[in-house]
Amino acid sequence: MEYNHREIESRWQQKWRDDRVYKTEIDPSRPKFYVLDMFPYPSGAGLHVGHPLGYIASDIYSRYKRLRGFNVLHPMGYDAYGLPAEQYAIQTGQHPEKTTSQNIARYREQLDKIGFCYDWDREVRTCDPAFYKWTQWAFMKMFESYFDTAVGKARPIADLIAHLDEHGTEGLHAACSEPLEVTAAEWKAMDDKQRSDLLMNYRIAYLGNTMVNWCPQLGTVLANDEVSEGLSVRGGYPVEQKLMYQWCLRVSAYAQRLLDGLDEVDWTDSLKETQRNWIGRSEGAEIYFPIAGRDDVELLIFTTRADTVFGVTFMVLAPESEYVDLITTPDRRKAVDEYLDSIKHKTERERMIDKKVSGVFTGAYAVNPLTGAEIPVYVSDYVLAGYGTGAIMAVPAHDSRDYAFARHFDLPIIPLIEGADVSEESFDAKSGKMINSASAKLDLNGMEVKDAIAAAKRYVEEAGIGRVKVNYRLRDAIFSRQRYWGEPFPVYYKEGIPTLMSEDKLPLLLPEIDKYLPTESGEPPLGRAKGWVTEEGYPIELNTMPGFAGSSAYYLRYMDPRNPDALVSKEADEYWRNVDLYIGGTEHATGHLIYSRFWNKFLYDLGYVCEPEPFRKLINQGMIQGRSNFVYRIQGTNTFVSHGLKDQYQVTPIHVDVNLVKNDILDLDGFRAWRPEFADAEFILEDGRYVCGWAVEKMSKSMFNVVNPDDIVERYGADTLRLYEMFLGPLEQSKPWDTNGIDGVNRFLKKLWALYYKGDRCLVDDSEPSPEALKALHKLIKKVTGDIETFSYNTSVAAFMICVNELTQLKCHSRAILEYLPVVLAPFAPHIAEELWHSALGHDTTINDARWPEWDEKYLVESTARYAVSFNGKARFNIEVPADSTPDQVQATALAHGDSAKWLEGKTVRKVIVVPGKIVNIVVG
RNA sequence: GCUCGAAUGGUGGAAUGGUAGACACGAAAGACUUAAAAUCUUUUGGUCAUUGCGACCGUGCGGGUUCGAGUCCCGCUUCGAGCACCA
Repeated sequence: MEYNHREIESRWQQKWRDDRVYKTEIDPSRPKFYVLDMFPYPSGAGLHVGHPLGYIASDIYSRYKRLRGFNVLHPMGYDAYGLPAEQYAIQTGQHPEKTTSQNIARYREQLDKIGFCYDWDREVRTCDPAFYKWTQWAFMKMFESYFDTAVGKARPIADLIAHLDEHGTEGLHAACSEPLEVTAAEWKAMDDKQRSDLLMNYRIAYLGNTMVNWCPQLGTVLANDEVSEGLSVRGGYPVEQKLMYQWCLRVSAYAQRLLDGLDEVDWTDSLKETQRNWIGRSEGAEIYFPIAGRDDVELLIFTTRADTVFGVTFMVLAPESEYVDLITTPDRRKAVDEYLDSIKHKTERERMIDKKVSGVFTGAYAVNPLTGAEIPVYVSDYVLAGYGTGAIMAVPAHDSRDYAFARHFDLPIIPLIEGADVSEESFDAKSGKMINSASAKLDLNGMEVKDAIAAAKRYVEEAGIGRVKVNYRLRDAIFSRQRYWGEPFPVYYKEGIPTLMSEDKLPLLLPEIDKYLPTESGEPPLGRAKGWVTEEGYPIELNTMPGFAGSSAYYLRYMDPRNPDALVSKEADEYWRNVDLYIGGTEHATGHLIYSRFWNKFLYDLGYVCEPEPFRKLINQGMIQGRSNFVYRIQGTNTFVSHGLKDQYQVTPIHVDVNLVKNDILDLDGFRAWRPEFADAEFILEDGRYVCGWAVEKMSKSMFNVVNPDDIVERYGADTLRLYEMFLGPLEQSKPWDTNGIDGVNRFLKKLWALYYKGDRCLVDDSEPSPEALKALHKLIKKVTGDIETFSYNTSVAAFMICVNELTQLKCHSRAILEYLPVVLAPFAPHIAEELWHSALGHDTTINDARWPEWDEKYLVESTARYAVSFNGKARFNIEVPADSTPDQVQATALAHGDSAKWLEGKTVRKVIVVPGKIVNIVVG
């Protein structure tokens, strides 16, 4: 029989499914290994060939680890809540659940065809009540917790209440929205509503008035990572800043631990760097600046350059700063209000695009705490309200933004660093010697900037004019979405007080509604739900949770997916612990991967999970881009000219469906049939063929460059697809999908088959393998073993090809060799490996039960060895000798060579040291 | 602007500091075939030479370390990614 991929692959996929070959259970007798893919959002378009890249890579690793004797957890599921299904629902009235489950069915069908070894019994869907019960549960735990900054971890809110009862806020170390001072007596005197409001200031999941990214077109709030350059990531609609009362998660409390945790995980430097940027730790100082003529108000500013206090020539407040109202003088009130008004009408995007300097003087003067100089206080939108204290000291000589502002308003610029030329631009570098920086209180002159910063900070603390402070760019996550298709909050409002439902009410099911739109009064879609009240008649929260809620702990649920009593049992958690290998795209670097780590750390603090980091090793697979093809229409005609001849005509390039093109050669009849307007197309050919042009673009329908994996599987088989995707290039690199080379991989599988079968005749025999064949085999085992550990899958595929070519040349059909090939190939091309294992070699178990072979160096001996020859330890030249040379022979060759090169002329050889395979050291005198 | 990464044939890409270009695609020539497809064999970095041979040049640019550099160091150029009025 010939290699028939259709028959082989469907048969084995059926067998794996029927026998539950990949079902995984806890097994303390074997070491565990947890391999996870970032689960997909099941979109209506289905999978394209780019999606399986990471899945194939993780599948290879999983199968390899199994063959190595590990108990491998390799699950798959769906991130099923999301905006596209909801928008489709708005357009069609169809319940998003319906489209979602249809899409999931389609995804499953496509995934199955590729032959993955997932344990499908562990599948999860974020929109499944049995799953989102635990999303809601985690939210409740966060509501009932606060972050103790003294011990740096989450604690039950009851502990905080106990502290308030006893001491008020005195001695309380808790992450909060704003610092409060309350005595125990005041706390006790509060009514329920006041207490609730006060506790909100500390809860990890809290309701707060925060500036949010509001997207009017989507009708919802977005998280920072869902906004890029003032536009929504999904849809690209403008986003504006708006003050809203929203659920938030106090992610910022975990900023330092999220930063420190990066040292514990095995991720790429670039990804860690992206997270460090996003967390944005900066060390600096907060300093008080008194206001001249006022003793009721002082400006508190944050700076990383405490050393530049002597160069402060003005102060700037963010437009939203509370200070603005407090210090604006009556005569400037009108001008300030006008300025604030003009800012308000601008969206975030307009503010960003508009780089023009703008601002207004408040009329107030601040006093420099070191020099006593009085300096004007301005308001400007280049200062952000949400970072630091919303107020800055401006040092135009050494900050480019302050410099631009100073130039515009003609304010003085005092250079503080020797040799800095500030006539054209500011000198922002943190290096050089300080000048102009001395007063009776502090003298920094002559110091290096680094030392000056430290000295200034020390002074600020000692003199009590401020404090050393670390700021983070990372903000709390906004957790409310004004949408339907998400997890409902298990919260109701009792006399206006947000109150948790009891745990036995979980899961709180998403109610049915008539339309998936906001209500007429502007409430979120859940405002349409009938009977959306508790048994006592209290209204239930109308917002739903954001997309990242369901994806933040799904990796834990896979460990124990059907447990009705816990997110994950102690037993399952302590066995599977955390993800050993996580594969997914970089696009989640600042979203999912931050939120998951936060979520995990929170659960860790409460003792529900045993590992502080969820993902031990993380690989980012590259994006597969589209490779578009073009035909060239001669202008004003319906004649198309081949790529090589197009320069002779006036042509318009037109995208052509890549499925009509093979190796850049156009299928002419297919093209004519493609669209009515091309039915009577004429062609100018070169060498009898029409050659298309090509370009690398994003894979998308509009470019006609989407390649469906089903088509590849149908034509070449899943094994070819798997091998080819790996062969395309390094896993982590982005690369265009290019079908041009796929024949080579397919040919390899046919050649492999031909080692075992000629027609129907099985060629495997019991002959003694030749040394060459043994060498080819052991070279392969060694190479592939090393490659899998380093994810160099592309070179592994090449190694398979070399080995099979060598065995073919040697006409080797020895069982002693062929026995091992399917085992090392199984991770990459499991179907053909199973078939050969079973049919050609006669094993009656699946290859899953085989053991990974070890290579033996003795078969790999090279014929020549290279030595570097050195004189008195300094290497001079190289020699090559037969590999089996004795040290004496090596020595003789080295001396002869050295003699002829005149290195030994007039010298006495005292000693010769031969290091096997490396170096010959000749000691001369 | 800051941070990280990359640059090797016509193409995708290989090379623990040790023969650069593995493997594959594409291309060229040949075998088989009525023909095509499939398959097989050979050639394929450049230049010059050539029907025995070879020679020189070659890993973005300029330096350096080394007996020896695609690989390590310094300085650039270009491209990609992330962050960005974050004080």
